[in-house]
Amino acid sequence: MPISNCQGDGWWQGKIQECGYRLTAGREAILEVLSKSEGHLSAEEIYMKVHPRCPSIGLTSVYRTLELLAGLGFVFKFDFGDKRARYELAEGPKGANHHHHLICTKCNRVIDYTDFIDEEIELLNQTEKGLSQKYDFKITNHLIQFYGLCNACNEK
Amino acid sequence: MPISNCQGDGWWQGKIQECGYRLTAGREAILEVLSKSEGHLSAEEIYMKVHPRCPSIGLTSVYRTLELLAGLGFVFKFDFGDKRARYELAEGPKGANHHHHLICTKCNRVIDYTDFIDEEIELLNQTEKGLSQKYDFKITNHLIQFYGLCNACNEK
DNA sequence: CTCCTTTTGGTAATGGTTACCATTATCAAT
DNA sequence: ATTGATAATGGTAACCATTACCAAAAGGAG
Repeated sequence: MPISNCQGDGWWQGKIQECGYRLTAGREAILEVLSKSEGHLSAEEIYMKVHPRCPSIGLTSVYRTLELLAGLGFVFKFDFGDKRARYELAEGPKGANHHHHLICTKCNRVIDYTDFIDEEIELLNQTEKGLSQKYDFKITNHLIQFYGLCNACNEK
Repeated sequence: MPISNCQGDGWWQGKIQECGYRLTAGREAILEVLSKSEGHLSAEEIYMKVHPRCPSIGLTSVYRTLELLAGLGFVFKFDFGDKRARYELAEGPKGANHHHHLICTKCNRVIDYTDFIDEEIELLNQTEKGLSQKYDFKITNHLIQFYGLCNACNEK
């Protein structure tokens, strides 16, 4: 029973417009690319993928849109140690997709994992609560990453 | 009973040389600056602080040394969202000083905290063990950061 | 249609970091 | 000491992802 995604493709339309921004062709194309690609895309990779659908778009607009979406919390911006920023959609319409990263410091390979996520989130929530109070700091986000050597790099 | 630190200032000498590297004046000066400054220094800030003691040193050598030290695990390299990398000594001779960061996304202020560190480390160790096995990944390091608004920025 | 604001694309600039290379320092063996 | 091989250094130029800038285009309100 393949659940068609036809009408759901634009779940972000409302979100964007609620915030007082316009849902332009470029922005929609970028969101679509993000939602259909497995994460970790750089700005230029996104630009390349968006271009066929939206040939008039410029790299500048890609950066601008990504910054906008990151500011709204729709997109996370990561630094995996190669020089370019990496972007991924925060989560799908169901709120799923939450994961953390294993990063190889030799080859920059990135592995997503969802194991242990529940325990991590549980602890993080407690920690956030405590830190918020003690330091009068409004926490909106967190970052957890593990660094090391992937199996390929470790064998050398 | 002030414990003199005179002989301890060079606790890293052995470490560096054990790894087959020379303890040059520049490297020592950089390590000294790092150990005497409260963390979060950029390469250029380190360069400025090292310069009086070691006027001949070049910015290139600062970058080179920091990369070397980071590779050896003596120094952590962070990205706090301003464009420059930030460096801090991994830990003092006692192994103390371990902390995580609260980062304000408006003004880039960074707060170190050590609260909850024990629980975090406990969980992280478990997680690391599990992930190492499942993904055949040799974990050497981790990064935890919380993002949000500091009290000053939150009031606006 | 007209006014005003938002959004856009192209180009030039920015700036932290790195590549490069000739020079110098260091250590071991003679 | 002298040599020779290797490690380390400093200055400069290049790199390159990202941003600033600006004039043009698109969209909505009246």
